[in-house]
Amino acid sequence: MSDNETSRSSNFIRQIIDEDLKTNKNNGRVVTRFPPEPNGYLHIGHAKSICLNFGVAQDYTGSCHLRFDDTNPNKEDSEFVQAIQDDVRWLGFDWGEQPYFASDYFQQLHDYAVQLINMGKAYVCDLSAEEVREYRGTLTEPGRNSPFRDRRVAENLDLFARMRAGEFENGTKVLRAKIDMASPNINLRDPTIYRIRHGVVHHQTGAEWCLYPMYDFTHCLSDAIEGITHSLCTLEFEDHRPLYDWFLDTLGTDCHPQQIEFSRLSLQYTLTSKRKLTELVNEKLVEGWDDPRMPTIAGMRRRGYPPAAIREFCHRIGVTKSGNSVEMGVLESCVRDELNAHAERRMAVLRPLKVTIESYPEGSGEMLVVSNHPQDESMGTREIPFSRELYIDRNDFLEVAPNKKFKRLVSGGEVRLRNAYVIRCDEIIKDAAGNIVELRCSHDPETLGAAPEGRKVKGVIHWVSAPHALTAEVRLYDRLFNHPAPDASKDGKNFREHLNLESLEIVTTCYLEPSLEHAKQGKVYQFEREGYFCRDSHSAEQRSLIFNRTMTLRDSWAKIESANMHSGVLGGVNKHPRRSQ
RNA sequence: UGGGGCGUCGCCAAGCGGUAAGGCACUGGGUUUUGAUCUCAGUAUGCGCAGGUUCGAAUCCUGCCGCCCCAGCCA
Repeated sequence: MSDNETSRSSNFIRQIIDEDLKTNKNNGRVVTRFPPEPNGYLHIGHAKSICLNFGVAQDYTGSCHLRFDDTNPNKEDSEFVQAIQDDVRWLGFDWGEQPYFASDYFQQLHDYAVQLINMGKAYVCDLSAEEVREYRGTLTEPGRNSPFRDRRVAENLDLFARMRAGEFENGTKVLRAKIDMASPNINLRDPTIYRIRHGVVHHQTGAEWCLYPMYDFTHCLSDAIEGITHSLCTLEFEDHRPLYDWFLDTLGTDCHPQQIEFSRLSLQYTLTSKRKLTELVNEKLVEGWDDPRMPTIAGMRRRGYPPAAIREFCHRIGVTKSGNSVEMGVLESCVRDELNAHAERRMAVLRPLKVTIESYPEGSGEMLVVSNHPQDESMGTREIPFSRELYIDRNDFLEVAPNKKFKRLVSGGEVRLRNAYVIRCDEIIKDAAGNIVELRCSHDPETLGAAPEGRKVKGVIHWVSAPHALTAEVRLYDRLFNHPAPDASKDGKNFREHLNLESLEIVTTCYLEPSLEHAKQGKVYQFEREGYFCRDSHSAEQRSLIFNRTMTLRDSWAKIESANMHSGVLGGVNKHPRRSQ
């Protein structure tokens, strides 16, 4: 991580920490934690939390624990435990010696529960789930005490021991904290802290327990056990803070971390709901958790987003308590900035149109030395073959220029071949149906690395040498949803109805310059004038060459063009206008 | 209509009583063998609304309005 990436952001949480440090509140220590439940893959919303928690720890020379909040074995899986670690590491963060697991504390948690019972602050309740709900009251009416609320301590102790011993069926009994059934805060109306779960194998503890603690009880105590100083979570837990404090105060733990809430990220045109992302995966609406269209960290990795771009994004959006809805453009800008600076340039033709340079001697060719980055010499050079037969992109040729601004190749016109010669289109070859199948051109041999004499050629287009070209499949991605808030649209539609059916376009016959033959999976290149692409990390081994488009280039021409189309100034020139994702 | 939050430019977001930072987006100019990059300039007499306190208010007070979250044996 670069230096300028750290130590610069400030937000209300850092202000609180600054104040705590000033008053020596935790003896100058800063310990945070990132506590995912291993029931799915991490997404961009988690990235915000990861950057916040690990970033704070880094900048205050503290530490950040990666702790799995694994108290619900019904939904969790070790596949997720592994994936989460891979993702956090890839994002660039280090959790030190080992990850933590809430399940490591099951025995301690159990003992704390017994302590609560002994204090008369918890009781075993025989009400069914439905009865518990009825007794809880509503938002505007207080709840009623459970008939089991006043069981004697000895009886509670006995019952709880037998719950643990497996004597009772699922759902027949729970352990509840005895707080206040009339509290205006529903979370304080004797919340359940332990439930019975027979017959599930926990990914960490196996079949050791048939009793599992609930989040509110587990989280604060896990934080206290680990000596966390600042427990950062999202806004929906604000109502739970009194409970967080109640358990720690009641049990008198030595350590009492401070819970601070911030608003969760909402990114337009996508989802950050783990439940819904799971649905997309399980119902095969996408290829998997790492589908390049997914807002998951694994998906963005496969797509080619650099980790530094994601960190920069998290920095740019900030941390506050206000509701937000961040535009995709911010993420895209971060990805482009990072890739523009670090991606090597290459040439690739996505929609090939054959070009023959008739003035170029038949059977000959030459190697041109071109730079890998126009602004960064340290990235070196490479050689690309030039020959008599080339491919250019169909979108770079038009028989007649639609307007004075068009500066690509037209019949009888000239254009610069990027890194090579200026050519002129002399003849158009069409098939029986009238489709253009080839261009016959001539080149100006004096224009290699030199401006043409006596005229100016404005356009520059990319190309590849036909006999040397590599054939590849290219996958073009667009946004997964066509509604800015697929999750919360007011039109009554389910988020699945907002899926963009054109989010993936596969172009099967693309031609690449030869240097791309051994492109490493995941390394992102800029295909000049097309965008950023990386070799797919799944299929690169078994299939030939498959590239994912990470991101388009900013395209002010497409913008002008679509504006013109809407105002009727010119017809459709580009059948495939570039669109940012 | 209970409780907890939030409202500063199209979207994020600084600001913490001294006269509205910055980023993204957008618009216009320059450079350019990527219509990319880079670069210059422009964009809130206004901070949800209405009162009040003050020499001075986005910042303090009062009252409204709007939006979000909470009734899992999920986290």
